[in-house]
Amino acid sequence: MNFQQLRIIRETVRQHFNLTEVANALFTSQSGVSKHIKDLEDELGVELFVRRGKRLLGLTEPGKELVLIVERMLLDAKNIKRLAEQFSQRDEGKLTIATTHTQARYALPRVVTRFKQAFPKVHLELHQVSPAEIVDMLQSGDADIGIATESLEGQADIASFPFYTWNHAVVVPREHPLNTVKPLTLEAVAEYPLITYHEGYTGRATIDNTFQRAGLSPDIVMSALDADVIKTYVELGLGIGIIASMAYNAEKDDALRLLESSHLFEENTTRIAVRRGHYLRGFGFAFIEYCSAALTAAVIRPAITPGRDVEE
Amino acid sequence: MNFQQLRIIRETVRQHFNLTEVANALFTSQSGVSKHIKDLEDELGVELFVRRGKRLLGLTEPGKELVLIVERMLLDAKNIKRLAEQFSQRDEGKLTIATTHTQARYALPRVVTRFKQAFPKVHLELHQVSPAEIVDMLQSGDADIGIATESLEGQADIASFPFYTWNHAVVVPREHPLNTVKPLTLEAVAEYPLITYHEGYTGRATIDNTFQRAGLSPDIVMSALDADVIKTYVELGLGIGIIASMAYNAEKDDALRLLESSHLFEENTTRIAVRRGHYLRGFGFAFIEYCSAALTAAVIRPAITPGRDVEE
DNA sequence: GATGCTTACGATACCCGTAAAGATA
DNA sequence: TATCTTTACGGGTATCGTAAGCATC
Repeated sequence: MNFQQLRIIRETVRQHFNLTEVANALFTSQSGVSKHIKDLEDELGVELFVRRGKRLLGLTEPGKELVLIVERMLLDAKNIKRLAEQFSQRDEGKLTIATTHTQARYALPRVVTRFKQAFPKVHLELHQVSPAEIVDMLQSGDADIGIATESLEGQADIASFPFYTWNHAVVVPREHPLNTVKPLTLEAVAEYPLITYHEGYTGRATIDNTFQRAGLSPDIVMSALDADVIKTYVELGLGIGIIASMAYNAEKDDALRLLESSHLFEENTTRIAVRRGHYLRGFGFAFIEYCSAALTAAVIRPAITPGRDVEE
Repeated sequence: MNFQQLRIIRETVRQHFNLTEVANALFTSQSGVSKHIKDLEDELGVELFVRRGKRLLGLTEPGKELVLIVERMLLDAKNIKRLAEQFSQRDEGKLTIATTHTQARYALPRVVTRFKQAFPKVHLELHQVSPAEIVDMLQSGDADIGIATESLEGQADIASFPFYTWNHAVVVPREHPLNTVKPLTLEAVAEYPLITYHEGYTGRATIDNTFQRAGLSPDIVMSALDADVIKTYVELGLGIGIIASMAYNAEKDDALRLLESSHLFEENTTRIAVRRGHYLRGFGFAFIEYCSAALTAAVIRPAITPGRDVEE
């Protein structure tokens, strides 16, 4: 058993059992891939893959269990490398953040600014993806830290921590009947065509729940991934918008008005997530602490360090 | 990085940084050991060992952290092998139990009998060692299951479960003044020279606590590792004994009398322990269930499977 | 002087990639 | 037929063990 075999097993699952793709992904020959799989199966005395003739179709029962362990081992192998870098180049390296447009645009700028000042030699990669992809990136090890309002809770292998809370708010064109409705009501809002976030983005679920609980079915005429797009179409008069309130800038969004809406929608909590068992560099802990001063390494580390849980 | 290097790192710590011993333990040459260490340090760009000249003295800071990860990886490597065996030879293999004399002699016979009947092809190894050594064997992977009354609780990396509870009791020669003291009191017991278990064995701590709380300092004239030895010397008249009550057999121990003592000493709980992250074979779960019907695989597995703990 | 670590060097085994053959869709 | 996997084979490399050299105790 060697690491190349383990990498091949993992990659075979990721590439949906196409060994040619596996070879490409790992920059090696497919004959070698084929042989490595065979060798490992021989050594273990178990078939790991379900085959029809020569084609691989999926994992056998032992294969499934084995992949779980293999993933953990390769995660640890990567941890060793990060651990070594942590000591050989304390404040150098790469930090990969997976986050959504909303966070990248409105919550993280101050954090990133401070971080770059403190760690000028660290290459910061901000990946702007969907919440579901954030989870994927954390699980595959492609991202060190994930930040989003959705999807991060309820994953057993991912630890998440509250970053900050915020509310949705209604934006309307400068001249709009709703400007005079005070206090604003859900019923009033639901009478106009709505533009808001895609499903799965930036608290969209919260918005849907709010209307549903009120027995309203608003006409959502358009959905977008980010507030900038939403605001653009609200300005064009296609409807009124529901966006995260921090996405409104009184000066720059002069053509729009943000209506006081905190009584209408429930609070959202944006969370910071790290895969359990992922070795975080010192500057990774620093980044999280810059997000929220309460989230020190002393808080984060126990939650992501394996083999440290309590009794029974 | 390869597995041989990882094995060498682990073994170097175990062999107290004597590379010659490491080579012997791993059945390889010490030149290879030396080179592997150097190669890994070069690859990682970090010194893992503290050196004085050519001698290795200990682990550096990164070395300490690395060893933790390495241990986990090698544990997983072994888990893969056990997992494969589980499927290739479902009811064959080896099960290693580390336990104390008392358990091996009085609690386990019925379990072992039943186990051998159900799994005739499994080679059962009963290692009779001290409680502290049980912990070592579990941690090093040399034992699959540990059973003892002492030492198994409070280890973060070991999960333990209650097996059964029992009491200490006083044994005296057939003709002895204490036979007529009813109910028996601690004060009466403390007036005679005592023979009982060594410290760290079979609830000795419980016995000491009991006397101390009563303000008594009995004269323990002799201590032994097991009840058979204790009973022998009680028979010879060297003192009265305090043993686990299940170690008394009315027929075979005809020369002795067991005095009702359950009101004197607090209950002891013998526990079954498995290292967290250790892959237990199907027959391993069966063995535990034969010990106590409440300890099914459904109970044990979640407690020893990593990466399955709850949120935050 | 005995023990222990490193370096040098030759033999071996392993790993990789090319190429050809066979299987599947 | 095009795609994919397996098997065969040769070249290259890494690993291992012996032996010699050197440091530590």
